[in-house]
Amino acid sequence: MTFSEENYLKSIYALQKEHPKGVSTNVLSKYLDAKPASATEMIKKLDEKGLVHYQPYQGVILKDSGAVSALKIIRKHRLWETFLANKLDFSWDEIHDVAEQLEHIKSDKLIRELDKFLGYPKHDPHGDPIPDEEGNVVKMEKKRVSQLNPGDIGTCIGVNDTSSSFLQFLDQQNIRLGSVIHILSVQEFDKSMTVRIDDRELLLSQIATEHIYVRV
Amino acid sequence: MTFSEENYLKSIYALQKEHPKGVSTNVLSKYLDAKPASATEMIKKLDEKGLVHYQPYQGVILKDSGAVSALKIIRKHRLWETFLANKLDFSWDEIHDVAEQLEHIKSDKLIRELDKFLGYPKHDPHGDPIPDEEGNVVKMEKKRVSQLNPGDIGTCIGVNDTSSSFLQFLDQQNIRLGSVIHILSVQEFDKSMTVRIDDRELLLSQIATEHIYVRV
DNA sequence: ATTAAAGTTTAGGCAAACCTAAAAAATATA
DNA sequence: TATATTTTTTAGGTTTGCCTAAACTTTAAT
Repeated sequence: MTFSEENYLKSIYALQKEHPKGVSTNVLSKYLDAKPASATEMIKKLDEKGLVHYQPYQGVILKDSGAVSALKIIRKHRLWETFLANKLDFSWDEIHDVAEQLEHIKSDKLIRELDKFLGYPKHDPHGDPIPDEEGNVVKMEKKRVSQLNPGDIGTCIGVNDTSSSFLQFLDQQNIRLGSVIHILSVQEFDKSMTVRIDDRELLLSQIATEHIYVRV
Repeated sequence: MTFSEENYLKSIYALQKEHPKGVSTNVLSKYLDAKPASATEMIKKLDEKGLVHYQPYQGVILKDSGAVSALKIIRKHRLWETFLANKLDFSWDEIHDVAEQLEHIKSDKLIRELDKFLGYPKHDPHGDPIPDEEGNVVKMEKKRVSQLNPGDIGTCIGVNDTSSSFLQFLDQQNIRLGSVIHILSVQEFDKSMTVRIDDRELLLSQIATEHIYVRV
């Protein structure tokens, strides 16, 4: 499988969550920073190889074999991200581009050994699950903080709003990926929540709790 | 620089030791398992980029800029080999092919961090010196086992033959970097040597003694 | 329902890196 | 020295993956 085929499969896999009835040529090409004509071409090639189901003008869906291939690449990507973040001094925003290259290295042994070296991690530094060798993924339940109840505990795995004002707010409050959030109480009238993070209690507005994703 | 350009530069660098007055198209293409016509094409391209000096029918030589580029790739190759052998459970004969892929990953930070992670190693698992960031290599005085005499003692620092059959042989005989080799006797008729390594006596053929480098 | 806009495909090109086959140059041999 | 052999280059072709521009579908809007 070529570098490019791998990138298309991985992209289709990622886009399928948002486009379950078919990933359009346009969406796919924008995601990959290519022209629609190029996407059409590659989709047809992957269809001939039996990795995707494609009907002209109707978008593309992964077949089982294609999904397994995609998950193997995702496994590699996430293991390399874990390596870069945990063993080398890479920060959160630097790991993606390098992992994007490393994921295409072809060696089953390398990935098995890397997995062992990292201690068989279940999640990458972003909190996404790492598929096993057969491509099985532990479905992670991703919830908004607003969906939790008093007594629940969640680990921050992402946000829904990338505006700088929101990210600055998170920074000020010391809320980051991996932060463990204990739900203490919910105000009835405005749905604001009192939570504990790192032994500090703070109040989150409903708007805030709806924009923070946690793994429970 | 493309994957292929990097491979050609690295190969020319390696072949220049044996062919100091110019690496021929034929030699280069055989080394890279390609056809002479392909080599000619690439050599012309590298010449246009100012990385090599090329005169038709006279072979090719690296310019300074080409040598620096080659040494940067060699640095990456050797650091990755060190990683595979020291941090993951790769044996001597398995590391080359994977490092051949990893050496093309483009990220200065990755190599700096990898170097740090490995503890700034001076030599790779084969005993070859690892160039620094500017491409400087420490030349080391090394002898072949075949150049030693009975009574001499050498410490294994590298090999001359990276074929997997040879590396497997070394593995089986428990000969590795740092192994101390005592020369016991030399057979007159076939130049084979009886040596002691780790309290075991064994017989090395002339071919073997010529492919093992030691520091005396 | 018809037209306009948006999205998709087809057709034809381009660059990289490989190839084969034939021509040209260098080297070896009689 | 003349010829034969080997080596190298040139010329033209292939595949992969990208592109633009034009044609064709689908969807949205009047």
